[in-house]
Amino acid sequence: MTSETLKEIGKKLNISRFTVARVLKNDKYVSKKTRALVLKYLKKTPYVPNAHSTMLSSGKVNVLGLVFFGGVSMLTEFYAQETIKGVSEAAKRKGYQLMLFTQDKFDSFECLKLYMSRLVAGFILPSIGKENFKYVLELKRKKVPLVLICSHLKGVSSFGCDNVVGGYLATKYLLDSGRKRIASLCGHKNWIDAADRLEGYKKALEERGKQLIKEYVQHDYGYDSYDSYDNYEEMAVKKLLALKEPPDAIFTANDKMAFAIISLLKKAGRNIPRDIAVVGYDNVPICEDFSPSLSTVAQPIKDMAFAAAESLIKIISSGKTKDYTRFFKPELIIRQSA
Amino acid sequence: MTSETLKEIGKKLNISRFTVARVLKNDKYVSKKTRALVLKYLKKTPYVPNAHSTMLSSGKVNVLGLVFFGGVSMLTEFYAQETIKGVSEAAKRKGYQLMLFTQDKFDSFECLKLYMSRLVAGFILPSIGKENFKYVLELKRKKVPLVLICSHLKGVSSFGCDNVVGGYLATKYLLDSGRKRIASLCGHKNWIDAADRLEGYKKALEERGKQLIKEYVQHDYGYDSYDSYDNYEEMAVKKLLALKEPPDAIFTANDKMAFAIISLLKKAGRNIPRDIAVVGYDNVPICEDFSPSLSTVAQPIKDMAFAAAESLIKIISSGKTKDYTRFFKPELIIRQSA
DNA sequence: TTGTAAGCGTTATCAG
DNA sequence: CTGATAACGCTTACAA
Repeated sequence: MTSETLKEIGKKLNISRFTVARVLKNDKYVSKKTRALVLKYLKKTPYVPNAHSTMLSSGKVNVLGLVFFGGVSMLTEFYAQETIKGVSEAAKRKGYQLMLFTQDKFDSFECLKLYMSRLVAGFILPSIGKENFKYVLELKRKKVPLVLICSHLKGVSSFGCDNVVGGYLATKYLLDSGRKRIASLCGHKNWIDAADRLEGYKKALEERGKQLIKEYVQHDYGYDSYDSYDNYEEMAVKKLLALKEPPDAIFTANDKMAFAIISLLKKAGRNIPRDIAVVGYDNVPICEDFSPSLSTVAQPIKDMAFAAAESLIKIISSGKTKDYTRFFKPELIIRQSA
Repeated sequence: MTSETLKEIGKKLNISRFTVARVLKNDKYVSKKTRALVLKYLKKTPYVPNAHSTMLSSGKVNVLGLVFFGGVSMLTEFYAQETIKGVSEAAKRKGYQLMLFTQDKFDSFECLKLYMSRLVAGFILPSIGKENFKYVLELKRKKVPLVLICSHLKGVSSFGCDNVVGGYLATKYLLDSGRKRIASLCGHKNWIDAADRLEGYKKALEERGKQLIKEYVQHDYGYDSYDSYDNYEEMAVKKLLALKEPPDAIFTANDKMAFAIISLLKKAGRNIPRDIAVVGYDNVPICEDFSPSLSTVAQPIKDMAFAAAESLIKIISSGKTKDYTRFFKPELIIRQSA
């Protein structure tokens, strides 16, 4: 079933399509009689305008593009789900539609083409890494409306959460609860969020006058930031436990790693949190039911995504690229694991 | 930056826009010289056609609609993520775009409007419950191309996984491994998949000549199928443990419930799997790292979604509503919890 | 108050 | 080979 066109409706009612359009627009220059005639007809046969026609003639596109990269598997990440939720809500509230794209690596040229084809009016780009900043700036230079989530780039509206503070909070808590030897699994070095979390970790140690012990900081040397070693956690745990002074606490840059190492530590006969405390990052839903339930740092990703989408809509509809950058605060959530 | 139009390009090169269009289409009726001229220009200034214009004049819409309902929170479900992955891949492979919609409850009228507006060429509808079948059929009657995932409706291309078999496999395994008193948490009674899983459970019991014990079957009496009681698992565990003969195994209709009850059972001093074995359903990623790691039934949701999207594309491009229904097989995955 | 004309950027068809 | 004409369905501005 496809909607009738204005022309067809007009023909049926023996008036011009423009008059029908006027009634639809609530234009006051329509006689009562004609208006009544049209409204009566529309009640029976709802009219739905052709969106492409509208976009073409008005030049306005009410579709937001949300781009995930790192392959479709990225969609399993908690932040991706929360991002979709926040963006969906904002879009719906403002009458925008959401188009979802997945790319293996961030492909700014593809984004540019999507924008030039007018399929989307702008982009929400979550978790752009440093290595892609130059491409984002290039898009911006080409006047493509865009906003960032979970990363911060000067000159582009960014909606991030302070990862340094997050890492600091987690580490400080571990220190406050009496832990002496705190290790960190901080993932791949190109992962900018993790680098900031590590910086917060360092800051907390420094504040207590504690020396940073190199062996306690376990990086992932996988191929690239989207593709870690399969057995990164396994290797890290092995190395840490083999140390002369193994850690009595571990802070991981995300919950997934935390679950993995808890599982491994248990197998190695360690009790969590008695022998080793663990704090994760993200607050994914399963934290609650895991055993021990996972202490972690929560980020308001959904709110960030909502704010980002709202701002993008403002940029699109105003045509001005004002900077709406806003930082959100992470929150430490204490459970059993630390 | 917005693409030049054919007209603009034509004007710059002193030829008509139609000739430019011909070069783009690789039409053979273009002189070598003209073609070279145009191609040279296009190399420098890539041309991207206006998608709305193309859709309007061609009448073809290369956008698939994927609709989730149960509110945005549904997006956190594992099946939603896998569905998005599968659909994304199929769409990309066939040159289609993906538009994502979230509705609180399935709203067939909104779907109809989206289709009539030509924003999307058809729909992929995951996990449609019985109560909505009539609306789906109504859409079909109105010639809206659509396919279903994770549910089966006669007359509509459906891509489901046999839940009866899944429930049967899980229960049979528990029986085979010596469990005598098997309970089931089967969620809300409007949840059709869970009802089938329960049927498989019953079938396995029956096959062994075992009586179905009513108290062992714990339903969720939450408000509706999308909104369970907050403390459903808690209540269920309490009731089961209070029985004169408490169960020595529990089969849950999804992994989430399994995690929750394992956590509760541990708190109540039970050892899993020694005292009580648990089998879940879904095989979400955390099954592996949970402790004990969770035995469960896996469904190839991503493959189902891929097949569904592919079929939808066939239906759209052929204009014929052939039935591509296909059933997938669940797989029992044994880990520590049972 | 209503109808007309022009334009949005394509595609398809026809004439030259 | 190339250009012109019409059509897709709507919006905006102008004329009656």
